[in-house]
Amino acid sequence: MKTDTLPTRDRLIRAAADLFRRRGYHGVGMAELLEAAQAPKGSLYHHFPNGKSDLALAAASWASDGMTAVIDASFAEATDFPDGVRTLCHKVAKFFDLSGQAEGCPITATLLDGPENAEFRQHAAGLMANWVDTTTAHGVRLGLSEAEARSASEHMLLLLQGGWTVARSQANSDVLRSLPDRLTLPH
Amino acid sequence: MKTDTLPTRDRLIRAAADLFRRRGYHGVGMAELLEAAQAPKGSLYHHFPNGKSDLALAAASWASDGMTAVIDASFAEATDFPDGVRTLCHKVAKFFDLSGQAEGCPITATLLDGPENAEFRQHAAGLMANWVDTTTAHGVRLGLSEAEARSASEHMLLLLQGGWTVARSQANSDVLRSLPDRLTLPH
DNA sequence: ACAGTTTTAGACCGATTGGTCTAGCCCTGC
DNA sequence: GCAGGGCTAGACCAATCGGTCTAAAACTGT
Repeated sequence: MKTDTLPTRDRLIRAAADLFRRRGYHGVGMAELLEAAQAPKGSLYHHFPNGKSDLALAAASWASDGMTAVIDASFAEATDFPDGVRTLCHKVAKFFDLSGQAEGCPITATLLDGPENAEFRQHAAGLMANWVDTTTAHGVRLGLSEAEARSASEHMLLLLQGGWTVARSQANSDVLRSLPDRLTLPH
Repeated sequence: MKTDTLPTRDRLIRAAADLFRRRGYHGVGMAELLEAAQAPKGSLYHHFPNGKSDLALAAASWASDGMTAVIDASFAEATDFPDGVRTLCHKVAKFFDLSGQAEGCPITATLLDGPENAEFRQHAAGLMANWVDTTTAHGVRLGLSEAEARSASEHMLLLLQGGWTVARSQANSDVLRSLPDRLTLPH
């Protein structure tokens, strides 16, 4: 799926993030994953001794960082909080379209579909908390009170979570673009 | 998982709905499923000639009907729309707790995690549209305009979708109970 | 040039996957 | 009481699952 000039470890993470996001943890087999990453089995178990589960944790973290970067980029150019929300939702919608209307939330698809495992669950919760914290910080920077900013951030990310799901079922990104209008935005 | 006085077909559907909802389509194997339903393999392929996928479609429809019934029950006793939303979210939260904080949205866990299949996707979209229609009807009955009711219903179900996901990652139903406060409710 | 480490390569493994198929049980209507 | 369908029972299957392991290639510092 990507430039094969990248080190094997990174190719594995990227391929895993992409595939898990589309089909979920259990929906992706090692053969398919290694084929996509253009890597042999030995490399995977060298870089990720615990195999699939290690890789899933790493892939979720990597994808989550990507999302955090998109949040930062959206709010960096924003004049106020609602403006940032608008930009973010449209960016997410665009990525969704580029993926062929297949990708859901990178965290939940990878980790919550996985083994009924406390570690996975907590990792997912931690990453999602990061998103809230990041967004809240932007809200505060743009003049909101801490409480206002946190509440609005939580509300937006809940909608985004739902939006990803609904968009996937409809194979249509319109829901995602409609999200900003549904929020009563503090500014 | 349930009274074994039920006909085999129903036991299969119930077991499938429960398991898929917890671990997703690919996360559940036939052996486990048959064990839970206390049914032999032959019965499954008699009642559902296409096997797992047929069963998943039936299970999702059954679970979706259950949810529709909960929606109806919540709004039936409601004096206005916001009241119905409140009741519904609390009921969902209670079910979530009873399931051991494990169950997500019955539709998406069963169908969107499944094979990258147009039939599954469309079935999921159809069932979710039913929820919106049902809720919208209650809104209109309680005095809202069609447009108001539909918009509010969509917003609530998006939050519910997100709430299910977040609640699962946190193993805590508080998010679900907080949803009514996040909606700016028409009444 | 050589030794030592890191990374690649893929044959191989037992377990489990979803699915097929043949027998026969069981319940119905006669 | 017996004939015929609906349903159950589970042995059986090829394919795939995630994972282990040995051997050598590739890169490192000296």
